[in-house]
Amino acid sequence: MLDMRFIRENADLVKTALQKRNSKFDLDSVLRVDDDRRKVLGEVEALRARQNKANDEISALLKAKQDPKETIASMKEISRQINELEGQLALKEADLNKLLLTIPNVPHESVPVGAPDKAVIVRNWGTPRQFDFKPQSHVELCENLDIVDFARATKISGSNFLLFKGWGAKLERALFNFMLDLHTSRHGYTEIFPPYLVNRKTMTGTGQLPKMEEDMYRLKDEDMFLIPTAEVPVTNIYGDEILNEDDLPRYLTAYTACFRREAGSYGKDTRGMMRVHQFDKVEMVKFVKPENSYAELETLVNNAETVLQLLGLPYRVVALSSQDISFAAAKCYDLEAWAPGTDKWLEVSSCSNFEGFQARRANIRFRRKDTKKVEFVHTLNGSGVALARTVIAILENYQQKDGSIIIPEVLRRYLDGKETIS
RNA sequence: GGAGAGGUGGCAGAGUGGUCGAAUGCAACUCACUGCUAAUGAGUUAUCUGGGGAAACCUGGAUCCUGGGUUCAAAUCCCAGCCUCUCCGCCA
Repeated sequence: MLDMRFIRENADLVKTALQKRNSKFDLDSVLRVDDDRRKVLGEVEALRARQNKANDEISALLKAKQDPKETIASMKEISRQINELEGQLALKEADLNKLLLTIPNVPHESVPVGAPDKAVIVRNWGTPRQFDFKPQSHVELCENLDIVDFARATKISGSNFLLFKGWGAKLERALFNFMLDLHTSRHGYTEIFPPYLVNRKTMTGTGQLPKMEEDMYRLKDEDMFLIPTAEVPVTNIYGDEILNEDDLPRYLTAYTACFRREAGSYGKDTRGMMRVHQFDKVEMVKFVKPENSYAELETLVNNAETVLQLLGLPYRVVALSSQDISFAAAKCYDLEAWAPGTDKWLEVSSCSNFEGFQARRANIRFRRKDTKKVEFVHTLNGSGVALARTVIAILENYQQKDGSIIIPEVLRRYLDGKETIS
């Protein structure tokens, strides 16, 4: 969320940001509620000051063995007023907070302004392979190789679930092991294995709530949610904490399953494994000092790119436009891997800088060494990378004419040295 | 799931209605003393928020798990929730 004071002092800037996002959010209503709130707060505080003073007087009288009856009587009315005003104040604060939680982040000045088609392709890596046969889609490949059982996944869970089988299951496991090993041994990340169920506060901290409640799986008997990404538990690890300046930057990586209802996306990517309710992902999360966060975003993207490069998958890096970046993000790059069988670029990673937006919600701060002042950290995260779609890219890129798959070299040591799946 | 105990500052721990943002100890920092270290002495050290000031700083309000309640007044009393610990039950 944005700082109310910042909004108050930079109302025009925030309004421009909302326009860039094509948001219809009415900022003036926030400013009004804030004004009201501050007025009442001032009154409450003045009355409280009187009350505190009277308390001292009563204490002094008692100590002097005098009767404080009169002072007590005179404070009854003040007390009643305080009570009433505090009730009003609580309502206004609740209103304001509710509104603040629904204001999206301000896009960074480098973000292309406009609709999703204003996204900028920053760079390409690799050359799409030329086939001397018609490449199959991953769905055909999976069925023929018997490595994903779509029908039985639907039987036991429902549509858009996956059941990996045999070498398919092993490939999945090989991939996230490879990615975790890469990030921990070469990129300086510490591995985390977090809970998959989190509470409401945690979901609010990273910005999924209150806006996205419909998109998440929620328990019936407890106010808990299945995580849609490891970003949620991992970013909140330092919630309500003050870190030392020396603790920064801090890099964490985690493999988790990710759960998404994908409500409202019926009809989109229904076939195969493009859009499923449960998928595996290795996530990278960074906690950094504000002055470094944009440089850190670039290395974060590079870390994700390394995964695709080592897998030998052609991809492109896309800087998303102001209407396409997520609610909490100030800037976001997507990595899209080429899938020749499906004939599409697939989003396999999303790397974002949230600046202080999540840190303010989750209350993640650090103390400057020289000034001893406490500040919000900047948080970033990026997929490194999302699995189901990466599996699609691997299968479709590495397929042979006979329908077998050559296993990328970096994965072979995780697959008993196997070279092909056939 | 049942029974009991408890949640106070960076940590430990006192405080059962008013002089308590909170004793004391530890840790950290500053200064003094001292070849160095250690020891000793003096001092400083929570967070949020409003106002004044160029700034050091001065000043109002809030915060003793969270939310309600009682009261002129709550860390302290009452209720609910969350969490932790001990014992019992269940369990991979």
